[in-house]
Amino acid sequence: MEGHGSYSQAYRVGQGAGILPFWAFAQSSEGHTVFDSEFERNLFELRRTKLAEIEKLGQAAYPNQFPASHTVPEVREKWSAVSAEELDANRVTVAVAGRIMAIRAQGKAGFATLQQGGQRLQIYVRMDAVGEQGFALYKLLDLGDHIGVTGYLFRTRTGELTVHVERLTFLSKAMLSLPEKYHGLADVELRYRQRYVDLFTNLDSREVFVKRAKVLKAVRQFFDERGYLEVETPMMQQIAGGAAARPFRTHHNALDQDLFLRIAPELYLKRLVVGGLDRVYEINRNFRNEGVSTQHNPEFTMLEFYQAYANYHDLMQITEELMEFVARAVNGTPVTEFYGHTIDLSRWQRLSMREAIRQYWPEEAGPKPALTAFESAEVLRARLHAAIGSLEKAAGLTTQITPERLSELKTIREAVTAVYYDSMKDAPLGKSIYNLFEAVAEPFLIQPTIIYDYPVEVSPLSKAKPDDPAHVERFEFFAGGFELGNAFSELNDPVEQHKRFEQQLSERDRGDDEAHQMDEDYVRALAYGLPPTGGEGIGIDRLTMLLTGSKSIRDVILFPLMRKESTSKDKEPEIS
RNA sequence: GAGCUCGUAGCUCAGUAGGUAGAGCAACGCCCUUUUAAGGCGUGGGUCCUGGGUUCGAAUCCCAGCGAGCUCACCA
Repeated sequence: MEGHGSYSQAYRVGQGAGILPFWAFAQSSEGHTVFDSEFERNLFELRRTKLAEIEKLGQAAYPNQFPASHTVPEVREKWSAVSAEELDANRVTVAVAGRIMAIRAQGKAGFATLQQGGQRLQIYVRMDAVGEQGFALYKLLDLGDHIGVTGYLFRTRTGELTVHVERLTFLSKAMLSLPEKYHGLADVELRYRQRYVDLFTNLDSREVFVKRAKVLKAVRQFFDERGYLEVETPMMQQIAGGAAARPFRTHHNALDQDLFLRIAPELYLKRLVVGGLDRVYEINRNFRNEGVSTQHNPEFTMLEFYQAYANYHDLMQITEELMEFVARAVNGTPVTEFYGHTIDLSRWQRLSMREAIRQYWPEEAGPKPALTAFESAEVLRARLHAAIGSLEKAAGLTTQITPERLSELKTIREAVTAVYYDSMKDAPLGKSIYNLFEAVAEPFLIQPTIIYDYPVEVSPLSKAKPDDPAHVERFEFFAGGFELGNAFSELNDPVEQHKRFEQQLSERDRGDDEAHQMDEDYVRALAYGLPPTGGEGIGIDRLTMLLTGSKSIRDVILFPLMRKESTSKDKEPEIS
């Protein structure tokens, strides 16, 4: 199996490798160890001698299994409502395993709390019940150890459901000390880098990822029930298409060929619709070589789905149904709390992009653009110029404006100014409109909103509106102030598609390195005939953020990308 | 890429007229057979992120670097 390769790799001691063989931990002098301190080194040594003592008691240091009768959550579910009297009358024996998260010894007895599956169960160990050997083992246990216990359920004086242990089985030792038990692991950086610690010390964090799994499951259920086929398309592509973004580059040695990590699966999924897979969806990673922020991780999970014979009106309907369905599956309600906002994913508003600009136009920017302003670059530019002036004037009236609003206005003014200057540099009108929308409206789209009818210039893969060639049948939808997804009636005219790609190439020449590349094979696929098709992409990470009340995308990604951790040893001269 | 803030014991945090560091948890020893942020007595643990500088003296002031968070830019 392929696994062997990575196994030996993980156990090689290499420069800068964070993974070390077990025996390296024992090296107490300098050299490569994961310990920065005497404290951890000493603790590790101490725990090793404890492990040896545990073995002397007849227990395996690293046994291979424990036959539990119940999980901790199962015990809690089954007996949390059962009274002390009933438990005494009908004695229930259970075997459960878990990690010790609290331990309190009291002479010849003691309590400990086992954690498993995100839930906790108290155990009570007394010498006269487990014997001297058993109690000797108990005294060798540390916070973080895994143990299995067999015993009967009872309730303590304070009424807590507890296992009265009759047999104690050692399962695995924590060789390092756990975070502070009351606050847990609070350091954000450590929580991301050492997610394994975060997950068992901060149960809220665990809950986020449980919900994330529910999001994925609900999405699959939704599409499976509607006759979609789940597919997987290439993540290494010769042309990184389907979106506007800078790709990561890589290289295949045997083929001596440069490849891109995909920025979207879109063009492959539509090839599948050409191939007769009328309804397909894919959930997988996209990679974009862009900045990192609370809303952007270089690799992120995207859902894309395509449906033949559907247009963007159908997709709006599906989107609203899907969002409500997923929210209910994850939280039991379409309502989610997101940083002071109550967001109801069963209630959507729909606005055209031009309406949205007018509706969210800040009053400090003067009169909102007339609908006709969106038809002429010159007229729009003049309106922008005036708006910038008004915004500057408003910024001067600091006494009449709250600091928050002032800061918002500053952001808006800077964005509008950027749109204005881009327009001076002959940016296409549609691009200005789109950027203007992002400047004045997007951050304020807290409640679920569909924004439809996008300018053709920013939508190289979408189909034009039959009665309005300047706009395409495309929408994006928003909640919590950020974009969740993007959908459109797919352009299926190969001649038109070829022309759009060429327009993108000229945008590239104008300096836009995120403009789309030419994909001749995709055009050929269209030439075989793509039925009228609607397609949509939804950011799973952002949806999860919304449904878990997480403000940073890193809180919903198990191992977000971090800069390489440098230790003092790394600073010594390197070979390069 | 820019601005702001932060980096002190394994963890959570104190610590400025600049005088070579403290608490709680965790650890170690002893006591305690219904505790639950158990308790009591005692002990150990720190290149104060790194490197320079100012100073008789730097965790503290200055500069540079590294890492992180937030905001912005880019984007989804």
